[in-house]
Amino acid sequence: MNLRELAQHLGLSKTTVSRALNGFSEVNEETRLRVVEAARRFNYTPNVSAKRLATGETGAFGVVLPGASAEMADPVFGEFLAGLADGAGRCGRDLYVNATFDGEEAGYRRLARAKAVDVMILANLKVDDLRIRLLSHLGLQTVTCGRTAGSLIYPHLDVDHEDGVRRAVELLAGLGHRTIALVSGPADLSASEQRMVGWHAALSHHGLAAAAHLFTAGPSTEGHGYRATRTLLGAPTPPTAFVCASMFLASGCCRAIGDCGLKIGRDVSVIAHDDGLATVRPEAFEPALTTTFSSIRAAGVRIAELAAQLVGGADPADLSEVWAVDLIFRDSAQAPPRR
Amino acid sequence: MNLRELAQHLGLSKTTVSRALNGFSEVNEETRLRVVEAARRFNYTPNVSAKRLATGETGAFGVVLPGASAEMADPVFGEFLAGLADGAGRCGRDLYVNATFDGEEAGYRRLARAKAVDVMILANLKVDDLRIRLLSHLGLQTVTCGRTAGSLIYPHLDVDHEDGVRRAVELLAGLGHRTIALVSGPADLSASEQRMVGWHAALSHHGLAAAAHLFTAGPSTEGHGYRATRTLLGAPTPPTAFVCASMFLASGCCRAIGDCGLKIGRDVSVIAHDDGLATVRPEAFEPALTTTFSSIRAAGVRIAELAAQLVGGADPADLSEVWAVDLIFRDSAQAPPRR
DNA sequence: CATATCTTCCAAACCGGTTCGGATTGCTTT
DNA sequence: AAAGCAATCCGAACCGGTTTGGAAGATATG
Repeated sequence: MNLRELAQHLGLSKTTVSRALNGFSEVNEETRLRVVEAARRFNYTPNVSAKRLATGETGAFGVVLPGASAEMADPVFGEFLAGLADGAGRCGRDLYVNATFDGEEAGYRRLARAKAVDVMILANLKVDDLRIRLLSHLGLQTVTCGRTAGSLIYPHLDVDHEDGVRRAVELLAGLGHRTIALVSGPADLSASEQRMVGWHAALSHHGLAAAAHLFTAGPSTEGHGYRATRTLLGAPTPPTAFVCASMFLASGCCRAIGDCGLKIGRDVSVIAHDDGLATVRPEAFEPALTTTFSSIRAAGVRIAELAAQLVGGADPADLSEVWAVDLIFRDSAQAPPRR
Repeated sequence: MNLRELAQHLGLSKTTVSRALNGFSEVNEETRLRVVEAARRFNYTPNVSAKRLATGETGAFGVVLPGASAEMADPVFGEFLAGLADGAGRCGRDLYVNATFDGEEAGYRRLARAKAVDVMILANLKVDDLRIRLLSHLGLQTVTCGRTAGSLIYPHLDVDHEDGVRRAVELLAGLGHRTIALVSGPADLSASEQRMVGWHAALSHHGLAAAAHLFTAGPSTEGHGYRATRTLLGAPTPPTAFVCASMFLASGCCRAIGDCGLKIGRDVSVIAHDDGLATVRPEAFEPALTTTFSSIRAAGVRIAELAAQLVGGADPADLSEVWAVDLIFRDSAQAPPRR
């Protein structure tokens, strides 16, 4: 059932039917109801390809997966993508996922030339992310998850990782900890840099040293969290508290602490950032983990909404948000042992 | 730059240019080279929307994410999706990801009516999966990752989980284990059923009992692996060997074994199924895990290829594959302790 | 009553490709 | 020389929507 057939059935023109369905004002209310009713009855859905060609809008948001990278194996990214798809669905859009064997840049160029998407979504922003410049050069509208220091203005949603770590460190310092380590994710990520800034700021605010050996960066995995923590605990002056950038790092961190014969809470404190994944819940830890929390899925949903507004002609300068994190007290952060 | 402009530049008709670029025989070789060269020089890429409208093919494969589910938080699914997108890219297709707040079925119906995709991809097949019937009823071509017992013929790629578990159990039985537990994923999954069949078959082949309390099913997470293993080890006759359906279950299983004061390999043996995720590698375990291996990413790539062949008119009956798993010996499976 | 305005609808053009049905040219056949 | 044929190319129709620029009739205004 296409538009022409539907119009014939109704004894109307394609024009009127199209306008009735798209909510234009210049069609009689009675007629509109007839049209809408008939569309429902005949199970009519506009052909997306035709709609796209006619409007120039594709109705899709694009995501490029870097081919070789293990990004998709990162459940946080997966959850973000789910949120994105969810939010896109609510706005009547879809997600166009393009994984390129020939490099991420080629993927963007191809999507741009083929006019395959309305907006590109960028996640896991690097400290100085070249992709932003590339996309703006290609004339592709972009919304990012995360932000960089650069001068370009682009719609983005970011979680305030700097403040999250700052508050975590201040909580620990307030409890009496003097040696506080930061177990962070990949060093080239903008979020990691933000965390380091927050860590430095909170430490210096309390007159504590931000010794270089107390900061580690690496993949956001259980394995790296374990190794980093083992190394840190083996140092001459081991930290009494750990701030972990993700629940996976925290898993490894906790395992390492246990393997060293220490007890979390009593001997060593841990605060982790929780992205709200259903599979790794802070309450399931023993003891339950104190966390900074921000739902990455909700961020994905919201970014899709921002992208839809961008397509709708909203001013890009108005489409940025920075979300505060929640600091949730549980049992893994306690006063350090007397010595 | 569109087709008309390109044709004008070349002094040719749209028809000829289109045919030259699409490799039709009725265009002079010399002309074709001129056209291809010009297309490259002017950076011409056909508008996907127009192409789709004209051909009726959408150039995209569809994936529907069940809205409420935590499927995307499952890194295995994420890696599968990455493989899918990768394979689709190689075939010049893209992935259309639709997450629906109003239920998975509504998502399929919408994509079908809007003719938004050429082929639907289904993963995580249930034992009796209603989606297959729905899609065939909607007239949507489908390729699945996994297979069910039903009578419908549909192109699929499946990993031979039954044989994987059978060989794992036979290895353990051959080493002398008499009590072998199966720590499996969600019970409603077809793969889980296959595993149970393999477990039963191998046990009975060795004259061993497949006691009901030695089989557990649940979410494929570290947490569930831990809890299940704790329960199993607390039983009157605890197993001396565990077969885990995923690396995450195995992580929890190993942690539980350690927490019970047992040593993997010496006291208890473990074999896990490894989907080849970069973040949880069997070599990183202590001791290194013996595994059955099959790359889920490669499966995704291949499924995209099968989907492309299906669009190309291949006979659905010829498009099914079952992949054997590799059994890789490491250190976590040893003879049981003397008693 | 003539004119202006509003409401409601439509025919036709357009988006950018693909493809059907010739048309033209040059080369073999008979 | 006429007919047959292959190689090349083109005009126009088509895919299924949206949108422009009226047109017809009803209502308001002077």
